[in-house]
Amino acid sequence: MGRSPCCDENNLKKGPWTPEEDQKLIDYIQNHGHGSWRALPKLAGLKRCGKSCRLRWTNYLRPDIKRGKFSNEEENTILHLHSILGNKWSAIAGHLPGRTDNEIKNYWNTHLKKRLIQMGIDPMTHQPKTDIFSCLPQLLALANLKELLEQTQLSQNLQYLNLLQQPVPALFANNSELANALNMTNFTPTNQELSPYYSNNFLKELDQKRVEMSNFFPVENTSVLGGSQPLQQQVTFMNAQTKDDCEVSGLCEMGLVSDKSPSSTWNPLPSLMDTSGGNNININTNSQETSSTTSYGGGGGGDGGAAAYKWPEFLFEDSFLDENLKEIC
DNA sequence: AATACCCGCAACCGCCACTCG
DNA sequence: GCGAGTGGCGGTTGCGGGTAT
Repeated sequence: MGRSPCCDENNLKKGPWTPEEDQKLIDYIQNHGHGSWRALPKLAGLKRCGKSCRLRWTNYLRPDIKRGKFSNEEENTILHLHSILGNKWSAIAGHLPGRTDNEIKNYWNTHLKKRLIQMGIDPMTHQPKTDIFSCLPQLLALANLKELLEQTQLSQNLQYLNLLQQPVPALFANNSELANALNMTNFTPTNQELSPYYSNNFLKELDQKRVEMSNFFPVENTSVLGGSQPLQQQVTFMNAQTKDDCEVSGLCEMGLVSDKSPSSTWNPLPSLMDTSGGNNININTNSQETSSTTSYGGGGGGDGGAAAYKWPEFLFEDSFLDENLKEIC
């Protein structure tokens, strides 16, 4: 409407009310009622705007105003009504006799809102928050847990990292089937030169992801070859059944395979994700197995029946997976 | 003891809805 | 139907007291 604020008029006082002003306002309203708020200040001898008088009366001077701390019942009422009405302070105040909308609003902003946030509840929706900041304490706890696991498994991880740092061609040395599955057009089993393999974009990215992955996860838990089967099953796929067979990859040095252990008895490494269903997080360390296990996604464990387990999409871009792994996964 | 910082609350501001001429 | 006047509401500000450094 373009109306100027009533307090813009000259000689009108702003700021805190003095006891004398309060008394003038009380006396006038008790004798005459407030009538027109706009006309009241002049009639009451106050140099205030009508709006200021109304606010002072309704929020502070009104005789039925209740002072003091909010009771538990009042708090619960506010919380309940706010979950229904939102920031409709006057409507909420209508259910709390003696409390003003301004007082309830202030109490909400200074106490209840903060308390809900600390409890991880969104003060606007009254639902548990799901954004990353509200989950920060849990994330920090998980980070600490990860650090603990890494410390306890450090030696094993370092051993496995040695494997991961072997040249990719060495891992694929006698495995033309896997190479074909990985769509390596230039794969030549007898060729020990690096260049033909690394000329393939997939292997380049594979190597890069392998390094990235080793920074984030206990390395023995990851299947860097990108197939649907855990790494040890893929190593089995290379026919590395004896110590001699696996020397090329360093598996025996790591203690991941014994001299006599046939491929079928290798304990498969746990996969990262169980795509067969379930969404619980299960962290399992089993000293009976060749390596400790950390599995995200329930079930699985380390029993070798890992066909339903996949992890690559956890680390690779979708487009990359679509391009290179659709035949495998 | 002095200063900085934090917090609670009273008061202000701007907008909106309603009433009335 | 329109516009001015008014009351009411919600968001924001800033002061003053309390607390920490």
